[in-house]
Amino acid sequence: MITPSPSRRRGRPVDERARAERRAHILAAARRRFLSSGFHGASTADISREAGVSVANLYQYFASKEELVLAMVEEDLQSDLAFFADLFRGADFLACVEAALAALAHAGRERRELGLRAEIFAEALRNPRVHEALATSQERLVAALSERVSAAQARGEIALADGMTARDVGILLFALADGIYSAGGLDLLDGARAARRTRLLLGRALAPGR
Amino acid sequence: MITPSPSRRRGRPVDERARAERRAHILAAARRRFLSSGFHGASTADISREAGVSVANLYQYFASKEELVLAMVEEDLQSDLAFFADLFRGADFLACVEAALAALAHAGRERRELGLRAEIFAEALRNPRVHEALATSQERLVAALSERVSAAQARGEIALADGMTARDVGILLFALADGIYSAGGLDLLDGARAARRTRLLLGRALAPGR
DNA sequence: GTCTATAGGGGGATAGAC
DNA sequence: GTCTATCCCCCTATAGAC
Repeated sequence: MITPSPSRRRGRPVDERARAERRAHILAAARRRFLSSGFHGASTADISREAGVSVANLYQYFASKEELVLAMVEEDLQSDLAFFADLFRGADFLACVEAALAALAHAGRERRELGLRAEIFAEALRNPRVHEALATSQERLVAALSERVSAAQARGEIALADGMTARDVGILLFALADGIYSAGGLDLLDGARAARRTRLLLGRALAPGR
Repeated sequence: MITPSPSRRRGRPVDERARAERRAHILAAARRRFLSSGFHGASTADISREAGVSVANLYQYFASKEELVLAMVEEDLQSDLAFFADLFRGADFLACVEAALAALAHAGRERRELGLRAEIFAEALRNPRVHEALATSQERLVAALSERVSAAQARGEIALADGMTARDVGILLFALADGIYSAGGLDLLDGARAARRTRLLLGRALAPGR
């Protein structure tokens, strides 16, 4: 913040591109370590070892461990938005919902990211900055889902009950996605089956012309 | 396990009742500390201070920190079963669902337990013993919910789509409850409104005679 | 810019006195 | 059964050499 812009600094100019790349490299290493040991279980030494740099160097790119989490929340948001954008490209809204929920349950079962998300969630409840980042992220995801609901409604594909808004359905879909993703991680449910059944239920609830 | 039964031991007999009481006392203290600092943030020193005993004494009642978590999962299961049993006493199934989801969203907003649950969940994904305890717990909750669905179906209050089982609906309700509870903690949704809208949606999906 | 070395502070768990 | 004192480990973050 106080740092002058590169052009006004003396000496060798900073290679902003190299900085961004190394930063991403360290963040990816942190993600891998947090994934297998949890946020509090992975030390800065673990992370820097994984990234192949020194601990002190890590602190040249992230002011604290907290910064790593905040950067990850932002990454997750972009990844989630892409996930939904990809799955909701099809025309059939309910088929898209089914595919999305099945993919989520499957992702939960593989636990590649589930533990990390739980860790971030828990951290959000104690750390105001993480909380704000995560709440903003969730709000944007709900908005994206609501848009898809609106579009399907405009196409006449689904109909909402009196007093239901597209946002209401978006929130419910978000909550359901969250729950199914989590339940998958505990081997509680068969993801494909859960998604198919969800579609049946939602189909009866949202299909128009009845 | 190797300890002989009290009756076969020499000297003053063990006061099993006093032991159980102190154990519960320490567990309650651990819950309070875990609640405000998280599982990894609360030290055994914090917990024993909260309970008013020494650290060494805590270890007379719990072999490790892990044992505290396992005991808490068991307590939570009993509490959750009681929660649903209490809320599903009414005759109107959909009204019961609405009340339960509203209560969950409200509980999530208050964050009295949400962080602890997230912590336990994350721990379950790394610790096999915690994982098994939590999976068993979730299975029992789903079974309890499924029973309520079956009962409502038997009364003719709701009807399932072809191929849907009561258990399918129970799982979906569980996942939805989980998601709504979590979303409440991030101030994402208005719990009462979400519950009412959920009822509208489920009402159209499950109501019979159409 | 990157490193080694270390400060400064907990952490979980236990030995042994009472 | 309960305690005080302590072991030995690891933590985040930084100072200062190169």
